[in-house]
Amino acid sequence: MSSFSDLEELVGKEVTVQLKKDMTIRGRVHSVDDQYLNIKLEDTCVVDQDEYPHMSSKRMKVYPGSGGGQKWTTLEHNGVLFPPPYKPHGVKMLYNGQPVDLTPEQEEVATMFAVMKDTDYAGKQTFIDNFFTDWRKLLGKNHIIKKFKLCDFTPIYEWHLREKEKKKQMTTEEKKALREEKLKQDEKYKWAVVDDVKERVGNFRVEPPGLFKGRGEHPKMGKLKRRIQPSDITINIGKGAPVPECPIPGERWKEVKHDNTVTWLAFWNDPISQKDFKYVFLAASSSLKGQSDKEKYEKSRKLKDHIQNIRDNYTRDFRSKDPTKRQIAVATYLIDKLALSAGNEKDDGVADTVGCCTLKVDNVICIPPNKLQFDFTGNTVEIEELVCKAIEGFHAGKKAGAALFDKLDTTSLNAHLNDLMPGLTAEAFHTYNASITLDGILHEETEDGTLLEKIDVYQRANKEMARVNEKIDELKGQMDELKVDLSKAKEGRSLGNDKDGKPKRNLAPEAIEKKISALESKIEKMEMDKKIKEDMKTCAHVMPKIKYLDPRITLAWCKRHEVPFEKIFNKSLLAKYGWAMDVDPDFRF
DNA sequence: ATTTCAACTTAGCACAATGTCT
DNA sequence: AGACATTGTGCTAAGTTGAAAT
Repeated sequence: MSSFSDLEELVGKEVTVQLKKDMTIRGRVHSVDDQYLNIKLEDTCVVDQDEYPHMSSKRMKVYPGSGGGQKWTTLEHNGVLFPPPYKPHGVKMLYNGQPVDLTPEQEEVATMFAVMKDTDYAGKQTFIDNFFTDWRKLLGKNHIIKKFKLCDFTPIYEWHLREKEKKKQMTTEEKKALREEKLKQDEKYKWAVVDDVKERVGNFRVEPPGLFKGRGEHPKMGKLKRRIQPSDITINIGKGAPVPECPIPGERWKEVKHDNTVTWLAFWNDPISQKDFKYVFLAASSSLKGQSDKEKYEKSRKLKDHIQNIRDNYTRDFRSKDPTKRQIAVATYLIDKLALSAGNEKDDGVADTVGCCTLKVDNVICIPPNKLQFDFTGNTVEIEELVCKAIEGFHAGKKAGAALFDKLDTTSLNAHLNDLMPGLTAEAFHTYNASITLDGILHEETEDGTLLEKIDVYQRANKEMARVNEKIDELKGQMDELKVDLSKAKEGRSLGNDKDGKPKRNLAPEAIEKKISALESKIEKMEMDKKIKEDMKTCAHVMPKIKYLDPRITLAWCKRHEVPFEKIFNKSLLAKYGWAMDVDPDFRF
């Protein structure tokens, strides 16, 4: 069972469905109910009522692509590739000015920290504290290193710079040799054979040890992510297939499973968050991934038949008397119109980000009659007046930090979405809106072959915008500095030091004024440039959402206009979209 | 009914590869 | 050829969600 479009063909046919690892049922497909197969079971077929209490033993609903299903029949692969063991460099760091002896293990972690000197992390207290705590565990109680303040990692940092330089200085041949060496090593792990088809493996490399780099103000940043051993890793492989040999002598895998209801080839527990898993999956080009990608788009296409109804409904409920209904209506609207994510509750101990259900009253500011401002992005968006009113209402009587949607969580929101259309999720809205827009654009402007060229131009323009803005900001910064200099110079004071700490040349006020006017005209020119570019970004906003665009829309366009696929998609996207290549030229999303 | 788990998918960054200009 | 800009790729953190466990 693969995609929904195939389901109709199954009506009346005998099917065998694997529900979970060691449990299959057999029966005749009675009908197709939206995404479900209604299967009339054989008389001999008994469904364990304990395991499936909601299903009668005569009929069964099966949702393809979700829990009910075998993912493969045979699976062969070679396991995972471990990072090479640590090679000590022997460069001594200083403590209180004195060189210190470190064991290779201790040196490894010191080096992890040392090489991060020129990143933002190196200056963050949380990062330093977490690193130092974990490192001291390795140093032991009686080690002379006690205070971070007395540590000087520069000798190691400088060694790292020298190594980097050495690498840069390598000849093209040397670099090529190194690359080929690596390729040769990877070859063994790169492939898996799934149901007799050779498929690429995605991430066969085990994550190397390092200091945890969480995004945002992550409380665990800097903690030591320890080295993963074979005894940490669970392998999943076909029953008859040879179990990959453990590459480290004297060690063995934690466990070997033969579970064909999942797609992972291996996993280990994340050392930073023991309850989380790190999986090894097949690459995006594999048919398993392609299938689920296709299902995602098919689900979103279904939204087309429901969207009018859904929008009518939530628009009506903006003024509902029932506050829960009102919140659901507004939440659905935000997801639909602003592509807001669902927003799950998160554990303590991770950086805070927001989605729809985790919005706090202080995250959004209403600007009547029809604008909304988000504090985390600073963006202001236009919304419907009724929504603005409703959100104002949700604010009423709540303290800062209170949930905006107090009657809502992801579970109830998802349940509601499921009522609107089986299988509907927040993400489906994003996919639907992005894809239907692109579909519209590509069918609208067909007079000449320049449309995609336009898109290309737009895309470039969009990226350039960001840079122009940065440049303008930078110039303005320089301007401020010059103005300060000017006033100092006029008073005959010294200009002080520049940002590298070197003293500035003391210039005459006239010279500074000249500089300022030059800068002024430069900024002016840039602003002009920006304006021109702004005019061009009409349809640019669709392209960056590549993950939400059904590739069949673009591929069908290519076929209609005789544009080679390679012009539009790069190599990896072409591989990823293999499942969509045979699309009908007249395909409509 | 509510919480937790397991399995995926997506996001976002850093660096490598490639392209373009001088 | 070297410098700079752009694009591609790999890596891994983070978000989502159906199902299982309380």
